[in-house]
Amino acid sequence: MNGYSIPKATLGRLPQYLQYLKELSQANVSATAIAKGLSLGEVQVRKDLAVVSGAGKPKVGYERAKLIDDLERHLGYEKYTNAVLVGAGKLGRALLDYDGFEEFGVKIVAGFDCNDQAVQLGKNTKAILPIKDIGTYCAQNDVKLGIVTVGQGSAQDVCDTLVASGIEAIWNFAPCSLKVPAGVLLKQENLALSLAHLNNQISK
Amino acid sequence: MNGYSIPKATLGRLPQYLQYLKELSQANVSATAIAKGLSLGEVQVRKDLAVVSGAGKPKVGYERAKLIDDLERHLGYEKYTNAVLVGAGKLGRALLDYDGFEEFGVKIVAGFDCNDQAVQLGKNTKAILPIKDIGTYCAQNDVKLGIVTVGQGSAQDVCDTLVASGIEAIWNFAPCSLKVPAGVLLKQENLALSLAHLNNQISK
DNA sequence: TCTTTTCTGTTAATATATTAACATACTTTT
DNA sequence: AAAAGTATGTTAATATATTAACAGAAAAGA
Repeated sequence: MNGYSIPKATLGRLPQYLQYLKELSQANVSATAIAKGLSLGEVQVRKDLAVVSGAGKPKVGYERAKLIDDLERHLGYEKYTNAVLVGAGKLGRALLDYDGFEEFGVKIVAGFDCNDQAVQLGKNTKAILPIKDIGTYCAQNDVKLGIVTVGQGSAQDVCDTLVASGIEAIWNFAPCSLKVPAGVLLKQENLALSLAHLNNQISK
Repeated sequence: MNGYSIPKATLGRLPQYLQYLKELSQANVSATAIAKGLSLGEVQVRKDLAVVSGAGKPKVGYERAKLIDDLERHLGYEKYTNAVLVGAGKLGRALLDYDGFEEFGVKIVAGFDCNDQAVQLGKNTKAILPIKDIGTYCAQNDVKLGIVTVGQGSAQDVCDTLVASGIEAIWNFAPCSLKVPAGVLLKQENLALSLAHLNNQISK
């Protein structure tokens, strides 16, 4: 009913296509192959691709590079976003060190922790700064996204701080529902629940 | 069309309800309140709850404890599953140390790494064992689930090893699609893609 | 050049999910 | 004890998503 938008179900599958395509090396890929590779219906794949990209060639398939390009554009990955991470526990530091995010348009520019002393990390040498500086830091570095990897107890506080710092979106790893004002996006990541869901399907 | 099963869309929301309910402390909760708390339609909440649980009381709502119970049962959380984790990098160790999984029926009993020497961890004192022992370990400890937190290069190898060890399900954090035989469940966790999806929605 | 094969892309049919509308039941208050 | 208010639960209407069926188009081979 929306003038022109991508169906929600389709949007949810786009990342899968993108990831799959990036693993391949051939120049052309057929919807049939993608469908088989991802265990989806081949008509569904074609429909999805039709939404984001141009036509494919019969007997040949789609041009892989162009498809990746179109997918990335539709997912908005070309637009770079600066992010900060709060909570330098093991998970937080794992994410800080992980360099796979930049590929998808997000750059974690700094970590913060309530622990006052600034720590320099090994591999990527991203500093961990005291949380009191977060407001000015975000303002100065055009930070739009905040990643929360603190415990449940302080998550809402951190969230509020981030919001006050002008953050537009929050990615929360703490196992609790955060409250954010209307204009702020919130993505809840609950690893335990993901796992639980998988557990549920085992030997069902 | 299925004799008697939970609608997929509903199943996907059950974890949300569960998480939300666990945060509360009151004895009774109304569907209206849940709907508001999770930004869902209140009719939808009622329909979902109707699938998994008994009736609620008008003017009062649902009995929170019973609801949690029913949700957990329907999600199969009461059935405990032993898991092993392969790849003791930062992310791997973060997951090993995280004690929130047990609450959802999954117990990570050991970590494995190609690094030969067994390491003892601090907090939860879970050992990290050499990967060559994984086969016998899994057999002896009734391990059904494998968590893969190694790099992209060795993910498929590790996956194959796990499958050979009799694992029934795999939770993969490596950013690549793994191939598993028909009987084995695979859940792909791609943190970068989650983040990308969020990034896409920013200032759209 | 013609036929066969393997893809695409569209249209129609089915299934699933969401939303809206309403009638009913339990508490509380007066 | 009656009335008001608040939730429930069901039925029907709408929207969305998936699947199936088919017609056309480029490449490959005869």
